[in-house]
Amino acid sequence: MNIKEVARLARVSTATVSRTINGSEKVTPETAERVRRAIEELRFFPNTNARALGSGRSSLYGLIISDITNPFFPELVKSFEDIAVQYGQEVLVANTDYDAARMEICVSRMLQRKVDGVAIMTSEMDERLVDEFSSRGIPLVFLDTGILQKGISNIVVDYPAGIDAAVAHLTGLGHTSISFITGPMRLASARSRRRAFIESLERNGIPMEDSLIEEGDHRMEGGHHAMKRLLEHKHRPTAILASNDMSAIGAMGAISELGLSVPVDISVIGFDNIAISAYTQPALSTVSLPRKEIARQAFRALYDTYQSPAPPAGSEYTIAPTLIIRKSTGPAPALRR
Amino acid sequence: MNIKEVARLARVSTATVSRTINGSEKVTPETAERVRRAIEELRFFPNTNARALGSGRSSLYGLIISDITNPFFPELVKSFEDIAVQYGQEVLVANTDYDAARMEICVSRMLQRKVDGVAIMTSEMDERLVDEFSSRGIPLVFLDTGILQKGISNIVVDYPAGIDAAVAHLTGLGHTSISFITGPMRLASARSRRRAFIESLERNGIPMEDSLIEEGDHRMEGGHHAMKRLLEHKHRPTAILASNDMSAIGAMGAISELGLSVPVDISVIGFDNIAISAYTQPALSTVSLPRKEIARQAFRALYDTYQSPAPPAGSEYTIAPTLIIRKSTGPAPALRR
DNA sequence: CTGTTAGCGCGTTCAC
DNA sequence: GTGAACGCGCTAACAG
Repeated sequence: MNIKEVARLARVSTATVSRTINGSEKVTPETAERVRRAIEELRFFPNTNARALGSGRSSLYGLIISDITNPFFPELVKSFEDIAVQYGQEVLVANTDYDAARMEICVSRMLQRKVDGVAIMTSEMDERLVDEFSSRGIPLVFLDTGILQKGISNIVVDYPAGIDAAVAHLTGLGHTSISFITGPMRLASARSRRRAFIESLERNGIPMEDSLIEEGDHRMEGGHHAMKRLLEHKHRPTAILASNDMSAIGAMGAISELGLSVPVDISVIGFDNIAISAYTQPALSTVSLPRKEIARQAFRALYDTYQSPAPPAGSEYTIAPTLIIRKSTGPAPALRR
Repeated sequence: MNIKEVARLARVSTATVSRTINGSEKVTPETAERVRRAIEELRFFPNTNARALGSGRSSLYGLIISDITNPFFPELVKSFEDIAVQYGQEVLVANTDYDAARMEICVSRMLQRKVDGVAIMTSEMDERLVDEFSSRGIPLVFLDTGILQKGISNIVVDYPAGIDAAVAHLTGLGHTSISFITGPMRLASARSRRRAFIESLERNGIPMEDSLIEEGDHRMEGGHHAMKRLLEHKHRPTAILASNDMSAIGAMGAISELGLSVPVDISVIGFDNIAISAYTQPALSTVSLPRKEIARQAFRALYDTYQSPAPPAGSEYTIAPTLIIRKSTGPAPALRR
């Protein structure tokens, strides 16, 4: 089943079939209708591979994420796809599993499929791989990674603002001993969040100590372990800020396992605002990272770059996270007496 | 950049380049090495589209799911992809969002990309669409949907066994008033679970009443609402079985919102065993639906069918869920005095 | 407005 | 073992 058979049945040339499929203006409504009926009758579906080959554009955008198992990402994927579909494009999703070797595979998949652009929502990516794309003129957009070259856009999350809001909320509740559970330190985004935390402490006049910080892995398990270590310190913190919601959820588990209560004994704040955080017990206070907006900006950055005849130098968008207060934060224990 | 340039640099024909790429035996190790170096030097990546066009096989499998936002699915997607990669295949994921119109779009995407097979992990799919695939000889595998034709395989989950284990666990704890939160009734899988529940009640000698069952939507929100309705009944149930973990999590939220406690006042059991269920407060007892096994069976069904010259009639695999007891279930309140 | 035709990049016969 | 040549299904440029 191919365009030729459709052409024969509709008594036109293959070019005309192609034109009607692609919505070209220069086809008489009547012939277009005849073609459409033929397509219908034969239940014909144009071969995407042939299309891409012929036209030189795949109408495919790559989306690289690090862990599809972290609810943050499916929500991002969904938003990205929704927008892409609106623009008649498709999405190829690939996860790196936080692994450099898999990242390499992801990149080669993208290259082989001749994607029209790639959104890299994992912060780790070595320059050699970036080059593979930019040397081929493939637009790129990063989340949080500060590279700015021709054809490379960047989405910058204002971590300081988000973390500051969280810290201010806690200090306002009387907390002076605030700990932080980081993500994996090899991730730039995790390092950014950590840095924002340290700086925020300073701004709030709270002395920073290394013992305040424990490393997690952006998963529940890592948050759980980090929290356990934190609870072993002589001076138990009264509040925890986690680098993402998954870590916070793991931390809350550890807290209640030790017979302590959130928020009575310890307050917890997450980061991301994944859907499930509204349903934890207690509901998690968190800093919201708006996925829809990130997805929209990322897609537009790629789309605009690819469309424009002279690719712009690469643009930068800023995302402002916002604090969402739920039930996992409360007054510092000392104030409760 | 194409195979021709590689051929020129390696001083061979394009055919030889093609052969070495595809690991053909009949290439002298020396020439193969030369070709490989040329590929490396030019950073050449074979064009997937051209490959698929020429060879007639896309090495692509479709995976249709209903809601990527439900953690059950990402875990399934991941397992499926891992296996596919092992076999040198790729995966095209599409979600229907429980929507018939989107299902239609998913199907046409699959058809246009000329996938070598499709795993349909959504239970709803009308026969006309099934026909689009089978008339083209594309292998299909369903989860839970009992169609058995040439080239169509089926993965059957033994719901009765899983639900029975859960109900037995509850009756063993003294519960006699057990409610059920269903999934959306238009889903076959949700209906299967509901039926299994009703039959299990009978087997356990518990009278079935309509007021015992409330409909959710397989999301937290639906579980939340369903639970609220359940709590308004005069005879409050002492135990809840939910059609999936997301519903159970929503239900637990509703319970604690009303000042009740799990498992002291009400026991809750979920279904699926998504990763997060181990980290809820209290940790959720649930019936585990092994994603890895489902993914493996699904992939093998497609792969074997596609490989074999004479497609088998379609096979059937059974998956046995297992009960996992955590902290959300306890003795019925009456027994506590 | 429509038809003809030459590729797109690769796999795959065939000869050699 | 290797090369030349055709075809996969479609788009795009050019005629008409």
